[in-house]
Amino acid sequence: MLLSKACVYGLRSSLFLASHEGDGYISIREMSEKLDISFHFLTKILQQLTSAGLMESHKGPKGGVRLTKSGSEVSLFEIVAAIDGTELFTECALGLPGCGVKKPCPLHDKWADTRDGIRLMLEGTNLVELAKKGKKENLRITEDGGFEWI
Amino acid sequence: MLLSKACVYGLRSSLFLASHEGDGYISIREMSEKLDISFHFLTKILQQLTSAGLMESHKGPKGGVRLTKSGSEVSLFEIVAAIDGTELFTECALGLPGCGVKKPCPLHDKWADTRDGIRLMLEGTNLVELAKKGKKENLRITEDGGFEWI
DNA sequence: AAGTTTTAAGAGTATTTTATCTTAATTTAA
DNA sequence: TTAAATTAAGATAAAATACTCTTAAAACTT
Repeated sequence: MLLSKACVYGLRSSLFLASHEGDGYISIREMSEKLDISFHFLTKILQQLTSAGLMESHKGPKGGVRLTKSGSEVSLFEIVAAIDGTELFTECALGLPGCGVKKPCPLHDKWADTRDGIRLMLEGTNLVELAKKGKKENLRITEDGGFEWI
Repeated sequence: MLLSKACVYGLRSSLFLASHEGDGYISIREMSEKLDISFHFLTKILQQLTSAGLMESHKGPKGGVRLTKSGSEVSLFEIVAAIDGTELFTECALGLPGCGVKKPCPLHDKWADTRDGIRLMLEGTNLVELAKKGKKENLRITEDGGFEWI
């Protein structure tokens, strides 16, 4: 799998938040139910995004989480980097530590290009863009399609 | 990680075999030592490649494994598909089962392109090509660089 | 101030991946 | 025909990932 489950859940909930921009804090419980993600697991994932500075949280009634900046300024890359780290974008396809221009493996050049393709796609896509597309075309971000864009 | 450890080891040993084309069966013990991979683990990985038809094995003294066809006809994609499966090349970036043209997620189009980039790179690269490059430019396929192309 | 709602944090469990160990089966060679 | 070399296969162990549960801390409401 390219991205960990935690990362995928992080992306889905980030899209959720981007589609609720201006609605203040959204409770994790609500998101976990609408996105069909284990509440406690999602809590931990969002804690990572919060400590990475991408979200801010608030305790108590009317608490929850929200994006710290506009979703149009948050790229998918930022979410992925905060949860799965950037190893995917620097690592060697053959798993050799320190593989790079100076000390490459036979696959380095080709893989570096491919890897950059993934990175550029993620960097060039922001949350609001996807949320708008999802809403406009009524696309799903949950398995059962139970999620409704608002 | 893009590829599992097993897959990476499978690729490294496939490159080894491609650089030994025509030398008959190569013992797994020898490969495990030269590539610094756990012998038993490598054995299981090569069993997968054997049952996938990419390699053939022979027991007893002078036994080992060898490629069933010329390494120039074996793409990296075939090795990856035999060990990690093709899920990576069909799966949804948001982890939604059945995501595709008919029932896409908001990221589907962009990810499908990126995914194809990975696939094309792997399909367009064969074992001998890499082994030759590795030998010519003296590139490493082990962590410590202890491996020597012959 | 008390009770309720909510996130935070840590411990615990389950599953998958990675790796090891042991025994069996096969093949060669003396 | 016996011994040694080698892959095959199954059981076990360790580590990483994916979740779950419990308790604590904070903030709002009355």
